Amino acid sequence: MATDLTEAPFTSIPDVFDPACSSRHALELIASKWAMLIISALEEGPMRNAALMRRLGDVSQKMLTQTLKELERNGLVIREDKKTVPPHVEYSLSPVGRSLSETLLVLDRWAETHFGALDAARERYDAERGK
Amino acid sequence: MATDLTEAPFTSIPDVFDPACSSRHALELIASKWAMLIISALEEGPMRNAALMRRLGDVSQKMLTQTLKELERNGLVIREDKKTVPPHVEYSLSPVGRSLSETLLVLDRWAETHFGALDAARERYDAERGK
DNA sequence: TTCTATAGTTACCAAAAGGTGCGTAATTGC
DNA sequence: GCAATTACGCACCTTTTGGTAACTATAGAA
Repeated sequence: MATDLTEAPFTSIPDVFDPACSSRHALELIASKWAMLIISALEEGPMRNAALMRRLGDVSQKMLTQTLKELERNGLVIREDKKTVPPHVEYSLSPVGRSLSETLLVLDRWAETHFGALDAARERYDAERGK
Repeated sequence: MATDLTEAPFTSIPDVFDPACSSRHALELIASKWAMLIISALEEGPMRNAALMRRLGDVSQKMLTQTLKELERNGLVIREDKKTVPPHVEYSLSPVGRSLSETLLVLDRWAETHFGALDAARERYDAERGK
């Protein structure tokens, strides 16, 4: 019997360009300002809610909680609730999360290195076309 | 006269965690599903509008144009209009864009490598707590 | 007794991202 | 003359993201 070429092969090579591939969902999860910054921040060590808020500078409580929950759900972040009163909750990177943070730090450094070029290009662009 | 410590120093070290720092804006620009995929795709060589749509799989014409314009505005992508009819427009990476694509490809490979772990963690998480 | 501290949750609202469909220009092939 | 082609722009609508403010629990300090 002939191979059915109309269907995807049983095992296919993961491809972020394939909208149906699960790796695409993984990419979408981290393609977010807050997710990137949180993971980068946690690379410096475990942190509590208030410390993360201070580190990120302008995140709202809501977005922080929301993003942390998604990262925990996907196994990138570990949440440890010490179950005390007042509450004491610590967030840290899982091993998978740590494997990601290395790359994200490279991205951070890219931004810190090249933002000047972007600023200049933007100014030139806006000056030429009608502001 | 004493140094005014209430204001940022004249030249400060760029920091993506500082909401006021321009490098933070640079990070936000690329912290987007479409921006990431477009830059990764263009790493394979210059492409026309239709080719990019095919490569990204499920991007709408509107989002593709919109994102390309922002990337061009910030100097990451070069747009070459051959001014023919029917139109022929080619998009390619600028040198700065190419310096970014290297890191983004590492991110793509991370997603393609670890998506299984994320899937498993998500399933576990959803199984434990109320679905 | 009342106030403070911590890490949330919820409801409500505003803004941004994103999708769909329609219109457009002018040359080439039929 | 007519249709197809290509890379959009624009208007309208829905969905997602994000912000604000009010509320929760309870030990310990004042």
